[in-house]
Amino acid sequence: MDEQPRLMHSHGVGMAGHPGLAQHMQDGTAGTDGEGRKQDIGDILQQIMTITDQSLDEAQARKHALNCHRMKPALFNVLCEIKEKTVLSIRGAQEEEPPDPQLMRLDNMLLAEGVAGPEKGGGSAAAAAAAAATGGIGADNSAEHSDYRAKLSQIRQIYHTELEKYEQACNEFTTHVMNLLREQSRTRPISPKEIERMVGIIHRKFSSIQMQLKQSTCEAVMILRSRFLDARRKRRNFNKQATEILNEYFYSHLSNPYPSEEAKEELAKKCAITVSQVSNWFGNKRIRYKKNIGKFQEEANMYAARTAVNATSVSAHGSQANSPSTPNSAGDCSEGKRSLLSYRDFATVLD
DNA sequence: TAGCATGATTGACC
DNA sequence: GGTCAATCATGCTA
Repeated sequence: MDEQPRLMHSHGVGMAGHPGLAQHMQDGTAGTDGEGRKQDIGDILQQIMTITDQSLDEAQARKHALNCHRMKPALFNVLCEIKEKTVLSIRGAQEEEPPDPQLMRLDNMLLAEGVAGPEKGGGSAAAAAAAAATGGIGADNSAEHSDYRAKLSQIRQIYHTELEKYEQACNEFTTHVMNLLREQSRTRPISPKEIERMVGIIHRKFSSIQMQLKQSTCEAVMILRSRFLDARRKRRNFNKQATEILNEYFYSHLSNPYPSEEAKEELAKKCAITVSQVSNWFGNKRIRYKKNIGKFQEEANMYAARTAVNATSVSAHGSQANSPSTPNSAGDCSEGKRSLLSYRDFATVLD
């Protein structure tokens, strides 16, 4: 069809003034009678238009008849040209699309959580980050931690299985459509560009399905993560030894139970808890002691006695009773902090 | 299971 | 930013 349009353009004859067909007909291959030719073309077009309404057998027979029709090469050329023009007109509309920001976000998140990309410890980094965010130290949380990793691993596995399925389905469907198009190209004009475009459409469709999968996976990870965080937020009583250490400090510094930052750090280390937990504990203890001194009296006496014994034994060794890490030692009430000693005194009186 | 104990959170205050 | 005070939520125990 390279030269046909140019050759027949000025004649203005043929199907809808199409030069290719006119050329073909003028070559003498399309009969001699103009009305008869028109009738022929009309018949062929009608058959093509209605071929899909017929049964498979009828359609096959019709296809064969059309393939053998004397007008077929001419019609084929014409349709090829129309197709070419159509493709040219729509080509601009489907240029390379920019990467979808939503998809990029999902990909980044799945990568960060260790779901997509190479396996990197089943998201232990995320679990550790979650632990750090809540101030936990992970002492007896290893079970939860491994549970988190196991569940994340499950999500990862499901994600990859589904992704593989989609990719396989996409490839199969693409191959199927390409075969169909190749088959159809025998009866209708289908250019390689059109096949390429069709493949692009299929891939875009499957990409949107993949995006849904990614979205669902992200949601699952978020839910898992929030559950993990919630679980860690659960209150756990400190162990007995930790409470002992904290109480010891509290009652030995009852006149000024405000540990310095260094003291808090040391206590946190000793008790295997965080500094903020130490602060919480002291905050709660001060208030509760102040509110109900009577109730704490026995406890106070016990720790006071214990401290006295310690002090005696320490002084026997020529040292001071106060811990070196307790700058706010007893009797130092000059920082504007209220002394709880007075509360104890009141309680003693009330007792 | 109710009631108490206790760690954590939150908002106000300095 | 640290603390207080109130409150919540959960653990523990009788």
